[in-house]
Amino acid sequence: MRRIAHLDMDAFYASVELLRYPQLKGLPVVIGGGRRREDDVLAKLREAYPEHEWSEERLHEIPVDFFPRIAGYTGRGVITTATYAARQFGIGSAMGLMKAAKLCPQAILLPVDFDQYRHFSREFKRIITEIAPVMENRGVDEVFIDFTEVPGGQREGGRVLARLIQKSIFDATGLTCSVGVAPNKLLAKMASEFNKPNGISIVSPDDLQTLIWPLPCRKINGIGPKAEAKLQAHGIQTIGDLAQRERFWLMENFGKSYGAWLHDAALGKDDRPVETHSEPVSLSRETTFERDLHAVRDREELGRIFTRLCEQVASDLQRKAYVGKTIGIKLRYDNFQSVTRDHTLEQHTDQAALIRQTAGQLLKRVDLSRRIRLLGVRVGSLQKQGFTDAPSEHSQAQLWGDLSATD
DNA sequence: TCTGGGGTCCTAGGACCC
DNA sequence: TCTGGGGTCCTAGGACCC
Repeated sequence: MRRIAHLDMDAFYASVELLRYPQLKGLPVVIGGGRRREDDVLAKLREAYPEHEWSEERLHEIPVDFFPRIAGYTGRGVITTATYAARQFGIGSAMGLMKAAKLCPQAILLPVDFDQYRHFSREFKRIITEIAPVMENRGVDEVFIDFTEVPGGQREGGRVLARLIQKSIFDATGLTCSVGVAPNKLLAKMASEFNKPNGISIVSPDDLQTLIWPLPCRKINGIGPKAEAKLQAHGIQTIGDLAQRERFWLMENFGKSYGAWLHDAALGKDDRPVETHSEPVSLSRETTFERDLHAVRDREELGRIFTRLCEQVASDLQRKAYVGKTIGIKLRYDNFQSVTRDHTLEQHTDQAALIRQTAGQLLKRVDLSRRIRLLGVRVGSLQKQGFTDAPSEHSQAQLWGDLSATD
């Protein structure tokens, strides 16, 4: 039988921060907000105590009182992760920081440090693949692992191997994770939530009715807030309720494809393989402004931001060696409504000037009379660099010239 | 006091082609 | 004068996930 594991790092960002600042253990800590230079704890520290030679090695000596509190936070940031101590106050990820400040003003607020998280992400994934090579990435802090062919992967339903991986990760990094093992990805993903933090749970097909069916439908990966509301409107609360419905009825009410998938999911059926490789489909950069901007009144500022986004996407493409030919823009208005426009070029590109020029044309096709809170630039239809029709450096240089002449 | 940033996949209509 | 039917690509929006 297939043995698939889902491994989920426990409060990953917050736990990585606690490795640097162990003095914060047990305290409510939230990570999030802007990435302004002045948010950096070490920078503040150097400023406040210039007589000390503060370095990365001495971060644990920073007194707790020194850390910034969330109270009085103003701005549009949201929480990326909260420690378990902070979650006691009802704080959770994606919550606005200003709301969190009300719930727990004494919580410590740390800025996000993606370089640090990426480092630990690579580290725990390296440890996993040394033990079990068939691993699928699901973002920085989650993976699927195929235990089926791993020696010992079937012992105690996978518990022995899960324990070995947990211990290896902890010994090397000091981080804990939760693991669920089941016959497929769908059930493994649910299982990894059963015993958090630092837990292991094994789900077998026999457990479907006792462990899975009592859960709310929302626990299925792929049922979000919209689908949940619609299911509830039909009197379907639990996965068990969903399993009682006829496949045909679900297909009529939720669409042929989604309905059939809902039915399979409720019965614990899922035969997707663990994918060890994937190619990106698109790359994008977007930013929410500190205050809403107006296309006319804030023309210059908007133009600078727009150009910077194009340059960032282009540099991302070049660094990762991709070229794309569908250029897209995204706007979010002050009422949170989003619009997108895109255009497919004749040839693939990774050049900021061409992206900027195309995106500029797209901008003319949206309503610019309303206030804007977010602007984004995307490049899709990607191909690996070197197998394409990308134009020469010469024509790109000409384009830059044209652009600066007209802009 | 509203609601980040980076993605994937699906749907649906229209253009265009054979 | 009377409207077929696939297939593919493009575009816009939206649901969902981490």
